[in-house]
Amino acid sequence: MTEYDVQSIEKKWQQYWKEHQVYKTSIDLSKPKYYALDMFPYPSGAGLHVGHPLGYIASDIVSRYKRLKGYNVLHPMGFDAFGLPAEQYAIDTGQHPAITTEKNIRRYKEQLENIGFSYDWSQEIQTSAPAYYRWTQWIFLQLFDSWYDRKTDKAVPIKELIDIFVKEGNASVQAVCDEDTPVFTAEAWQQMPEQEQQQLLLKYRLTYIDDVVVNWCPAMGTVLANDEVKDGFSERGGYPVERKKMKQWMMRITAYADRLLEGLEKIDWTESLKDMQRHWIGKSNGCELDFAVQDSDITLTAFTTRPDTIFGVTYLTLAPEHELIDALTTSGQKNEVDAYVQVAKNRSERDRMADVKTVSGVFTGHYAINPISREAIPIWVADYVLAGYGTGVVMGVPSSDDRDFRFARHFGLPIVTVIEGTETLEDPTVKKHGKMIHSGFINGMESTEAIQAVVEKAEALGVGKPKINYKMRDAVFSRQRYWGEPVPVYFKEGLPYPLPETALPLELPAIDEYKPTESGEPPLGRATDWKYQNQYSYELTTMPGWAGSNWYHFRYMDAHNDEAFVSKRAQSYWENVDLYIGGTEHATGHLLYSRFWTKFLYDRGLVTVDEPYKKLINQGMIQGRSNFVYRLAKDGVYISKSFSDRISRGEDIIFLQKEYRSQLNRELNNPKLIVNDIYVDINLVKDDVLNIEAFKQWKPDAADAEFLLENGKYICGSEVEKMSKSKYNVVNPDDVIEQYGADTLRLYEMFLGPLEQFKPWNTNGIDGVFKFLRKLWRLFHDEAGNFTVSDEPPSGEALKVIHRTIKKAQEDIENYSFNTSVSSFMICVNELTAMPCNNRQVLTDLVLIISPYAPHIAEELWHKLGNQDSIVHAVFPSYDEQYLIESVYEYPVSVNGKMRAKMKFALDMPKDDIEKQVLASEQIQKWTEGKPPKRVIVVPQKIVNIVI
RNA sequence: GCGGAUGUGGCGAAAUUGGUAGACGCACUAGACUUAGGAUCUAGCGCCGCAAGGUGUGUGGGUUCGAGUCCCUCCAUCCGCACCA
Repeated sequence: MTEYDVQSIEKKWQQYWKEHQVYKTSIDLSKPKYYALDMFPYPSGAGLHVGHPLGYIASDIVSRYKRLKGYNVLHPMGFDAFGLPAEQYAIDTGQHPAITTEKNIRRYKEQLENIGFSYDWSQEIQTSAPAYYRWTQWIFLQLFDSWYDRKTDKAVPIKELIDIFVKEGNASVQAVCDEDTPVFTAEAWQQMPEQEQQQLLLKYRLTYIDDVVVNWCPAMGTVLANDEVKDGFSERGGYPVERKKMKQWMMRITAYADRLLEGLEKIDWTESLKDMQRHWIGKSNGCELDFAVQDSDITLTAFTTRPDTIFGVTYLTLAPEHELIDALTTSGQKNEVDAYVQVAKNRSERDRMADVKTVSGVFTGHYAINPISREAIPIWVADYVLAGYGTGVVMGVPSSDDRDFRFARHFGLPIVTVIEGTETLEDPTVKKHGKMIHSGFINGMESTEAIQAVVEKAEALGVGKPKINYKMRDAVFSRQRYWGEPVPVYFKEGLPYPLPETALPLELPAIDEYKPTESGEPPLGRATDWKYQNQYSYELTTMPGWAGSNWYHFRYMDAHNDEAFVSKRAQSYWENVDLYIGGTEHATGHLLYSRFWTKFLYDRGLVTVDEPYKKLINQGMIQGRSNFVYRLAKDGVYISKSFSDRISRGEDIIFLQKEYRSQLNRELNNPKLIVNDIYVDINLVKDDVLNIEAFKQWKPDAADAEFLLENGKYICGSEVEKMSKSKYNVVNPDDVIEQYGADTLRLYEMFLGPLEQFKPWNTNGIDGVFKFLRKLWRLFHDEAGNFTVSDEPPSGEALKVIHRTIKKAQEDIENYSFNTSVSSFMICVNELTAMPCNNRQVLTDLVLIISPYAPHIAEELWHKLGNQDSIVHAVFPSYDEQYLIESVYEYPVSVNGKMRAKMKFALDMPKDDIEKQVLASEQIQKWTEGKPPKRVIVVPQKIVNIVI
């Protein structure tokens, strides 16, 4: 082998690593641990594209680096194998989703192996494997078996709750539970029939069944979690979603709202991601105030964060879904209110969001009494009030809330200003804090002070109390789907009971079809004998996609354990993830739920950490670049880009008519120009020029089509967007590897720019990276291609170069700045080539520091250098400061801040001497025109600045 | 509307505490070697200018001997949230 033969080198070492199990990891108490994790992929039918490995490459570089630094590194990979596409495919073809999934996983693994990752495949997991989901079910049972005690602020076994009930009822219990939980005594509890007891316990359990309004997606036949719905459409598939009340399994994540919030302080995530979670949790501190309704015994409770503005309340508003609306409507207003409520209810979530600006509402005819000022205010119904947040009742303060302001102005309701300085303003809501006015006993107080005073007063009068609200809801945990984890419960007299642990895993039954049943039940309704002990029905829904990924970070530590979800020993050694890399799209889904489950497991003493991921990096997506062809709708003629551009600019069609005559020898058929943009496979396009022959073969119905060219070429349109099969813009890493090799792909993806940044895939610079590897190879080989390194002592210059690069490589990896590292390798190789230097010690260091990025070529050179064992077991070289210190330094000299000259000085020369020497220089005299300087600033090793 | 970011050559991008802006790579130009080259090597390459020089990090201002970097204003783009009381 004389030249750098990528393919054989890479295949050889991938084979070697596999055979020697080089990356197999086990607990080693003699070494510090490091856990680097990637967000595992869902194995889709389209295979990996070049965007997927971006984060994987980064974490692989860190893993390899940490190994060389003496850490025991856990770097696993697995598959998020439950999911909709496989199920959809099953519905369409009748093939069991497990088969599709298995096939896709095999392809993914093959692709991953081609890139040369240092995964320990012995710890691979698949969430759809019964041996795995057995433990997902087991954790579900632990949640079912727990309640949240506010006194100790942690999850506790339900048995302890029962003990309390037996002894003292529930009056003293401070638990997170359903709002409608009644108070009962020990006696009452003891006399309750078992069924009623179970019913009550469900109100406390951390997983429970409830009738809730859910996001129902009719097209998919399932419910979706809030974070799976975007703008009224499903995140996956983009189908419309409606609100519907259904019986569902729920996760009481709200119990952890505060701890999920506080925990953010101690983890190293980006501020923007933490903010997303904070907003999602949406904690707001405020109070509830009771408004008595005039001529009625009804009291309406409103939630507010600004009780200080109580004297500015001029009306009360209810959500259209509020259950007391009927009782609160006078006969005179009944028709109007009914009509309004009807319209508001029928409006889809999406419509309601679409026109936020439109003000609408209706007066009920009743009045309420302000609990503090005792004034009577009208009660309205308006759809800007949400039933799901707070109490569904809002106290309208037009002078300090802009929605209330808009509403009041629209309906001519009075506006009372309560903040000093807002009285004369056109829009008083712009100033939200200040001294209180027109506000009775709180006049003159600052808002913050007034808030406190009003709450105290309300409490004293018995008309209010402090209250904390969260936007976050309990998570819906049911999916009306087949391809997910079965819920490990059975039903007896309508109530759920947990399966005993010995019955786990509860495996998915075989069914003949994967669609919902005719009666609208989930697919599991088709299973025969889907019963516990042949008599009690199992649950028909399955768990959502995120169930398995909530805790997978623990399973990798001990993937084959069938005694526990993870052994204590393994978990306490590996603790949690040191570096987690993945996309930002999971901000309020996976990343939140996973924290929730980890905290729960911690509470129950099952793990030793209460956060799953210490450090999180969100890698930016690599987007694709799609190409389009433009087809005239009626004529069927494909027109080149500039024609389409002119049509879309609305220019006249004479130009097109002319092209028709000259190129096609006929007139335009259809003067109404409708242009269809059609995606075209990017492999048929080079530099936006379409290969027409290839296109005709690819799209048979275009075989006889005519093309209108510009300058003899057909130019395609382009757009940067997400890579997807349907856009024909997917770049397969295998193709890149075939052409350039895995090392080039790895280096190039890092070289492309900062990891966090979004960027389109383009191969413009990939040659440069490839050339770099070839130059590296040539450093070790003479012109005949023979391996040759010298054992002469290295030159000082070479040592400087290599030590500088070692330092840079180390710092860059530790700062996750991979792109600049690649540049510094290039500089290093260029300089060593120019010297030239083929010293063994220098080259050995070079190979080592490059090895995390380009492991294949590094391994090859490592062995050529005479090493027997894999480079993985080597030690990262350390740099020596003495080689980095220059003895002479070139100072830029500036006059009045303007760079004028460069002068060399000995590094250890005192500042005064430098100053003297500079001022004595003839050249500088010229610049300063001989004037004596006001100041001379010498910044050691930076600059000399003369101010005149 | 609110929150978070980001604006630097033809392009991807660098730039420790404020200290020679544009490292490195691509593209481009010229040259060398070659039967050839989509190979390799050498040199050049922000903009204006023959040059000296001037000018230059989205806009306008400020602090400083000195600002891509710090402070204020505005503009643009991207992401997230969105009637949350």
